Amino acid sequence: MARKTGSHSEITGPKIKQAALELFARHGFAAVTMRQIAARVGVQAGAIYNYTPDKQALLFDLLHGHMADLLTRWTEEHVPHDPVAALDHFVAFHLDFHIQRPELVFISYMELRNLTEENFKAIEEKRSRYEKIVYDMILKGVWSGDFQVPDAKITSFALIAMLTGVVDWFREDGRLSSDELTHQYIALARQTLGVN
Amino acid sequence: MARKTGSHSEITGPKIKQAALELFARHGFAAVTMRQIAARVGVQAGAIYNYTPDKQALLFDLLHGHMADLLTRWTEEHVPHDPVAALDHFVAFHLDFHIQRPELVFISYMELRNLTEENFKAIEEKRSRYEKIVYDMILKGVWSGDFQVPDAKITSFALIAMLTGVVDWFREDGRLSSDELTHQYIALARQTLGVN
DNA sequence: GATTGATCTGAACGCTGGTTCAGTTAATAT
DNA sequence: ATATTAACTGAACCAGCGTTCAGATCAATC
Repeated sequence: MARKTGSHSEITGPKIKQAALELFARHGFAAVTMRQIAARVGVQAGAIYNYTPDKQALLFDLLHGHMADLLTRWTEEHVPHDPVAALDHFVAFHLDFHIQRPELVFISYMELRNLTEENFKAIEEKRSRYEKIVYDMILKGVWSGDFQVPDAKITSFALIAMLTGVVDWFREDGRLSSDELTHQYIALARQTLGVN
Repeated sequence: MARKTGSHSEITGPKIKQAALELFARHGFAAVTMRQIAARVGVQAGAIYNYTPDKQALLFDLLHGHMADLLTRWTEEHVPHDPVAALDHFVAFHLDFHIQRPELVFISYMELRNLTEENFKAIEEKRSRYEKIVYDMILKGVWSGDFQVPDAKITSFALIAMLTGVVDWFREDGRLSSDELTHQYIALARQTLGVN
């Protein structure tokens, strides 16, 4: 080896991912060109292919990394046994995680159609795993009598939609701090789940 | 006039809009070609330009028509004065309207980025008008003491997100009929708004 | 300071995109 | 029958696409 392995690639690689993320989020996957991504990194389009086999892989890596990250982090959380405390914990976790990466959340919903079938299935599987976590959490609260909901499955979808929808309007420099936001949504989520 | 005005255009025009809608929803605006739309209508690509100045206008007409339709229909509704009854009425209206046009709902959220700035503003203005309707409805219930919410503005966003999210998973031939769905969501919405 | 190989350039490849338009078709009016 | 014209075809235009690759560059090694 003449040059330390990845001497520049350690910089350029992440820069490409970041540039792709920002551009995909702003203009949409299909509307973004490899040359635009390259220009943002300060490199020619051909250089990108040292880091990714093609444009599709660029998208998939972003989405897959996002879902893997979400699941891993939830695994690392210490979730209380009490259903209401667990709900509060989940709301805080979900809001915090999603607010910190609005672009990833956006393209993870938006660009699923632009994945190949195989890649789509891989993402879908992880998404289902996460939805099951929420569903199970709600079921536990219903069994214990802490929650009262019309339908656990519907409620799990409604809760996720309600929480994730925050990224559409929340701004760090807006009227609410993220702490206030979390408190408001904990109260709202409790009401939605019919906590006494 | 030698030929009755619009003898074919009365058929081809709507067909183009419908084909564009379906294809935009499935593959995304940027990924759909004029030739694909034309093929679906059974016509050559050039013929589309008898009905629309360009691809952008095709998208804008769909989104603008959708929002105009939404606002017009709500105006035509007879909304009860009682805040809780008004909420129930709104939930039923919103679900019904959105479930009936999942593709339009989808692209109205998805393809905003592909509008020119001018066209975007026109849609945004209508969207704000609708959000204000919900916000005002919640405020009235808060003033009357029928609703108890942590924050009226947040709750209005959360309610809309929760309801609109339904189009992501609801299927006419699924576990729930649209009537059952409506009843479940009316109950859920009441809980979310803290109805006693 | 010569060698090496990871990194990048710059130009090219074949292809497809939106859009245009001269010309064809066919339904109506006279 | 003929004239008229809305509706459409089919081919072309050119800009831009993702991707490839021979060669240039240059930091680390010997």
